[in-house]
Amino acid sequence: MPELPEVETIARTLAPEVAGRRIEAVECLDPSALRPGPEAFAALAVGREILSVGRRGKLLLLRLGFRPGDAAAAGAAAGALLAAHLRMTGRLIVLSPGQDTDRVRVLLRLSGGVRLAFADLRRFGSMHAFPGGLDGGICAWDFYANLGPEPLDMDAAEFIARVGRGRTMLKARLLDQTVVAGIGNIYADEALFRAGLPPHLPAGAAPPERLDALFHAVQAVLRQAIAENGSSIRDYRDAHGDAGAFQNHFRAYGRAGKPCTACGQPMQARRVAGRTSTFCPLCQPLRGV
DNA sequence: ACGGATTCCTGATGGC
DNA sequence: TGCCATCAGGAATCCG
Repeated sequence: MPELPEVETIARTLAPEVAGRRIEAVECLDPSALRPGPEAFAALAVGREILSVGRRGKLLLLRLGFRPGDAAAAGAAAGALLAAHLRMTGRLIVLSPGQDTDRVRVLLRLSGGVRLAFADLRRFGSMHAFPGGLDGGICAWDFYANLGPEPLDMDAAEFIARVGRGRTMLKARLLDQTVVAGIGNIYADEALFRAGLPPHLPAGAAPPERLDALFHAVQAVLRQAIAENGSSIRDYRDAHGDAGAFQNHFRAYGRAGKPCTACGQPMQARRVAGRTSTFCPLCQPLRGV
């Protein structure tokens, strides 16, 4: 599922394909994919040029504007922003000429004959359009406005202050997008394993030096995953349709019952914060942290 | 203010 | 082989 490293990879592979291209048409095959709705979405998107591609947390952002001198820009607010949340199975794929793909919910037709497909098997994802730039209408979206800081832009002190508080379980803090933006089930499990902390430890009970280790584990895991173009369990692909490789480095996620890569004892699964969480009871002990 | 359950959705998987 | 239950999960929403 696309978390921070996957969305970052999509942004990097998408940018050279779509930046500088004009959105000529929005073909909506599934109205529920577009917020606030297909007509409003198209009104903000069509005619504008994609200026740049970015990411915030798990959101993929397309910044739009008019080309200088474009007649359509006269009297219209120039900026707009598209945000895609891919949830579990969403994909943004640049289709090669003649290429088709499954489960397309929205097709953006760009200048130069480029087609950008939003495909999404389980239809949990969505694409949102807002007037203005990053300081514009998107700030009225609670989910965006309440996003916590980027884990790769934080320092240890801020991470410890935000994550290491309360009686909430540590993993719930990592998954809470208002605490830190971009971490999902995979990277939460991987970071906790590397830091030697159990997912169900009350966040406030973790000593600062252990939280410091967790901070560095989070950053290391995210950086390595980005370097490997993300994790492809089943559905994730980059903008070219290529799989990532970080799934080959999993030491916790999805390894319940398998031997711990550090001590050889069987990994345990347990439900924490509503998600399956895999950890090693010996290497991630609840007591004596 | 917290955890938990439920909803959304489809495909893979396992038991019988 | 076929059928049914279960599981996968990000975030909104409701409930205790």
